[in-house]
Amino acid sequence: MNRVRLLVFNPVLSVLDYRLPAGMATEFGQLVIAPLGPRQVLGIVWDPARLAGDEVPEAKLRPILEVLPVPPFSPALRSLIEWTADYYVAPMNSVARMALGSMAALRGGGTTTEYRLSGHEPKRLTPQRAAAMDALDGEQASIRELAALASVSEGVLRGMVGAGILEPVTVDLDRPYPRARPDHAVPELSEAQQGAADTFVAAVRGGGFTPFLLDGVTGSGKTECYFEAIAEALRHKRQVLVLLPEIALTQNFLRRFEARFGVPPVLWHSSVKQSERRRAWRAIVSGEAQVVVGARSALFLPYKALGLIVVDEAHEVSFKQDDGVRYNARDVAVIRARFEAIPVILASATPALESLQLAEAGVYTKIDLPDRFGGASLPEVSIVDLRKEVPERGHWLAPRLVAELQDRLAKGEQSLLFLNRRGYAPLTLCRHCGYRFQCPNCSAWLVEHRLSRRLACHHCGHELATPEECPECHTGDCLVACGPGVERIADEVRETLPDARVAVVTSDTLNSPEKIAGFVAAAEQKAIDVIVGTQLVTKGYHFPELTLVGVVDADLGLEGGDLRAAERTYQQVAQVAGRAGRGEKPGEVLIQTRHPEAAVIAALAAGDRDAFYAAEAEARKEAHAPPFGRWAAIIVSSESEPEAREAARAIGAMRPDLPDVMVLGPAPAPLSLLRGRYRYRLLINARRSAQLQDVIRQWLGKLEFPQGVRVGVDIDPYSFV
DNA sequence: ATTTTGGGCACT
DNA sequence: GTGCCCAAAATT
Repeated sequence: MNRVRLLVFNPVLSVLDYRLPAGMATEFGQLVIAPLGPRQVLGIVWDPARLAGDEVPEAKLRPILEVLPVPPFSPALRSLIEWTADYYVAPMNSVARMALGSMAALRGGGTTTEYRLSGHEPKRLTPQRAAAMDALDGEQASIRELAALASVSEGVLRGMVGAGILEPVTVDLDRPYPRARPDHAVPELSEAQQGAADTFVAAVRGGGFTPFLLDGVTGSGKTECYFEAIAEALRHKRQVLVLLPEIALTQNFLRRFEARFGVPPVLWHSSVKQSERRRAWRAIVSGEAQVVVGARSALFLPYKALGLIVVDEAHEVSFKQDDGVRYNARDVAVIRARFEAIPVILASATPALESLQLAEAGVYTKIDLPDRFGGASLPEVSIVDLRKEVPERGHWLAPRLVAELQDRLAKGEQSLLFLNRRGYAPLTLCRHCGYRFQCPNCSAWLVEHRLSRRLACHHCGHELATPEECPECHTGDCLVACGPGVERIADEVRETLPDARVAVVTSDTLNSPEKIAGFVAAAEQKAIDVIVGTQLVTKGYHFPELTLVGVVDADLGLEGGDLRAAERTYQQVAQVAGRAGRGEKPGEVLIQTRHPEAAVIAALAAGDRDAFYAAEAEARKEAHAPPFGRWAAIIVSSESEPEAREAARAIGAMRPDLPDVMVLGPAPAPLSLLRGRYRYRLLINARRSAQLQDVIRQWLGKLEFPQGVRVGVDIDPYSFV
C-alpha cells in the first residue's frame, strides 16, 4: 500500500492522505506538492503514528505530484515541530510553516534581477522619483521590495529603470558565503572568561544535550566566551545558531563577530530581503551556512548539522512571540537543543527567574562571570525620591539629576537618560473641552510625535498629522501634551543645558543600519553629550565615556498589573545601569521613583541582585506564578463586540471544574480594542500538577464559534495586553 | 482558504 | 429551463 500521510500548509485542513505513484519514493520529512481540488498544496510527509487523521477510503486518494528537491526535515526538527504544537496548543502546520523560508527557496538555484541606483542624473525629476532616489540610496532589491521601501508604486520604479536611473543587476541566487575561520583572531580572555570558554568548548566537542546558563554582569565579556564555543563548532563542521532579541542589536554584534571570525555571519530576520532570505535558507539546509544570527524566527529553520545554539540576552521579553504561534524562543531553543542532542547557552546579566530556578534545580549548568572585564567597576546606584526631590513645574528631571548632568557636561563626559516611552507625550488633550485623542482601532491614546508632527497609535500604526485646533470644539491653540516621552525629555535637557549636544535614540530615530552606525560613531567620537533613549539603549552598545545614567521613571513598568512587571523593571534598570562606567572612569546611576520602598527599587539601590530574586521568588510562590505554578490565557477576538463577548461568555460557561486549575474571567482584555478587533480574555492559573494543555484542548475542543471570532491560546503569557 | 455544489427564487 | 445569489459542503 502506497498511502502517504501529509501535513499540508492549509489553514483549516492540516492532515490529508495521498497515494504515492509508482516510481516515486519518499521518506518522512520530505517536502512534496499534492493536488487539492483544482489547486496544489505544499505538504510534508509525516509519520501517521505521530499525526492523527481520519481514515479515508483508498479510492479517494489522489497521487502526489512531485517530491521537492530539498533534503527532508530531520527527525529532530519534526520532533521539535510536534513538541511546539503540543505545548503551545497551536496547529502543527503553522508551527511547521516557520521552518520554511519562502516558497521560492524550495526550487533550485538560478539567477534573479535586482535593481539599484545607477548614479545617473535623471532628466525629469518628479516628486515621486526624488523621494524614491532619497529612500533607495545604497539599497539593492527587487522592484517590489524597493517600491515598499520607498513608498512609491512599482510603476514609478519601472519608469526609472526605463530612464536609466535604476540599473538592473543579475544576482546568483545560490552564491556561496565566505568561510568563517575559527582561529581568525583569537582574543585574550580573562581567567574567568577562559574557564567559561573551556567548559563550552568541551561541551561542543563532546556533543550531547548540555544546557548552560551564562550568568555574567553587564560588561563581563559573555560574548567572547561563547564565541569560543562557536569556534569549536566551526572546527567540527557543525552549524551554530545565535538568537538575538532585536534586529537593532545586530550591527554592534556583527562588527564583533567579523573581527573574531573574519567574515560576517548569515543573517535571518524579518527585514532580510527576499532573495537574501532564499539564499540563506538554501545554505542553512545544505549545511553551507556556518553561523546563523537571527531573531526568534531563525529557531525553526531546517539546519543540516546544528552543533550549538546560543540565546543572547536570554531574559528578553521579545523572545516571546505574541502573534501567530505564541511561543517563547528561549524555551523552545532549549527543547531544540535536547532533540538535536547539542549544547545550548542562555546568556544574560539579568536572567529570568525561571532560568535561575532551572539552574538551581540542576537542569542547567550555571556559569558565572561575576566581574567586569578589564577591572572596570560596577556603577554606584542612588535613588531620587520624586516625592521629596520635586522637578520644576512642567519638567521631569529632579534638581539632583540636572546637577549631575551639568557636572558631566562640564567634565566632557557622556550621560544617558532612560525612559521607556517613545514620542513627545503619551496623551494629548484639549484644554478647552477636555477632548482626548484616542485611536479609532484600539483602546489607547494617540502618542504625540513632535519630530514628525504626528499623533500615532503604538499598537496598530494609525496616525494623523497633529491638528491645529481641537476636532471637538474647534478652539485653536488649545491642545496640551500630557506626560513625558523621550522627545520631551530631550527638549527639557536642551532647555536646561543649552550647550549640550542631545541625541534621541528610539526605534523612530534609529530605524536603519546606517542611522544606527551613525549614532554609534557619533557617540564614540564624543559628538554627543546626552543620549535620551528607550529600551533600545539598554544593551548592546559600549560607550567608554558614559559615566552617568539617569532612569527618568522607574515606576513606569510597575503599572498595569503585568505578572512579570517587577522582574522586567529590574532587568531594564539593571541593563541600562550597566551602560555606565564601562571604561576607565567609574559610573553613577540615578533612579527617579515615587516608590523607593518597593522591593525592586530597594534591591537596585543596594545593588543586591540576590535580594531582588529572593523577594520575587517569594511573591511568585505566593501567587502560584511561574516557575511555581503556571499561567495561560485564552484570548477571544472579533470585529463585533457582542460576538466577542458572547463567545467569551460561552467559553467561560464551559470552564473545567478541577481542583488544580483556576479560571479567571472572561473580562475585557486590558486593550479591549486592538487593531479593530474587540477582545475578551480568560486567565487560567494552574498548579504544576495540572495537565494544563490537555485541559485547554478538551475545553475548547467541545465549542464552536461563529466565523469572524478568533480564539487564541497563550501558554506562559508575557504580555497581559 | 478556496472552490464547488445546490437550493431558492425571479425571469424567460 | 436558465441565470443568479448565497449558504453549505468538500477538499485526501
